[in-house]
Amino acid sequence: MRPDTIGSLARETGSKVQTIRYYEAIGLLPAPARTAGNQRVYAKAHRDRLAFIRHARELGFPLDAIRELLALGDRPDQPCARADRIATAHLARVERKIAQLEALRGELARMVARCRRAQQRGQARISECRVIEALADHSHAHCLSGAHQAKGEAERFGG
Amino acid sequence: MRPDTIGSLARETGSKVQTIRYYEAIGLLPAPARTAGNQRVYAKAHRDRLAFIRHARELGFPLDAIRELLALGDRPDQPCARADRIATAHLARVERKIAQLEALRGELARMVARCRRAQQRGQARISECRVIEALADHSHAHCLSGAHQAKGEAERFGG
DNA sequence: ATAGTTCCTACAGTCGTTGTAGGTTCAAGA
DNA sequence: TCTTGAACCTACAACGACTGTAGGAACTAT
Repeated sequence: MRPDTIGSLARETGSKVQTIRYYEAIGLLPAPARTAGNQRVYAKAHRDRLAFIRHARELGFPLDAIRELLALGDRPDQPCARADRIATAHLARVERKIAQLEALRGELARMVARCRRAQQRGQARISECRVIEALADHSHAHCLSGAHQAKGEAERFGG
Repeated sequence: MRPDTIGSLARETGSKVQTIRYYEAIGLLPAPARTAGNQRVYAKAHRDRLAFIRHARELGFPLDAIRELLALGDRPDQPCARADRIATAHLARVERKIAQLEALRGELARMVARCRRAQQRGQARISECRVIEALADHSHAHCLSGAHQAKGEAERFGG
């Protein structure tokens, strides 16, 4: 259990060195001790806290939610209703996002399938391309679901 | 069919004024004519192009892909295999994202359900909270799927 | 001693917008 | 014609959550 450098901590938790320094800069991870040469020295508490953060991030919790969950974890005698609420809210966001992406998947799959069929019939010019056509269709008449027409539906799903 | 100001174009296409100027700045939308007072004046071609961009964005296409699709749309006699490939690649990304989010949904739902049961049994302290506990579990032993352990699985799904 | 790796700070870049500050132009009414 | 107020202009900063880079200092092994 000898103390960690930032590099070994990164390896142990599957983080990047830069990310650990970033978490410290935004106050998510407490500043550790330093060596005489100014290098960070981490104890077990840091490792545990960082593992918590990484795990929560893997589950998609935003850093603000993680900050609150960490604060809750530091008060073991408090009721856990708040933690429940944070996780429930996040679950709801994940479910909304899944529903949005499933609507997009349907529309994309339809576009691609029609383009494929056209290509197989030999109509493989852009001028008849179903993909381009569908995107250019200002009326959105080809959209069965209409799901993506709600404002900003697909924004920032990244990846 | 009189020419549009940037504001009316924004209303017609469901964009924001800033976003239209941004598309012009990055070369996605051609610079329109200007009035004597330096205000933008848009023609129908701009409106069509912007509608195309917005529709593609609603489907989650990144701007680089949209740039390429627009370029393809400007060459109607080219084969549409490239457009097919762009859309297919995007569909694959959407499907990967859905699979990731479904794994997260499962894990979150399990966490929340266990926390709920504990609360109903009256063990509503943070110290026994299943949410906090699951996140703190460095071993990830509670994770059935293991899906989110692959690198950066849940990154940037935003929203 | 020296070479190579890891560490340090500070800052810019990513993506697709959105917001702000500070000023100019336009359309309508008095 | 003048005035109000909305819409427009440029330029730049902020968002979230990192990631990358530059330029240097400090460890570790030989």
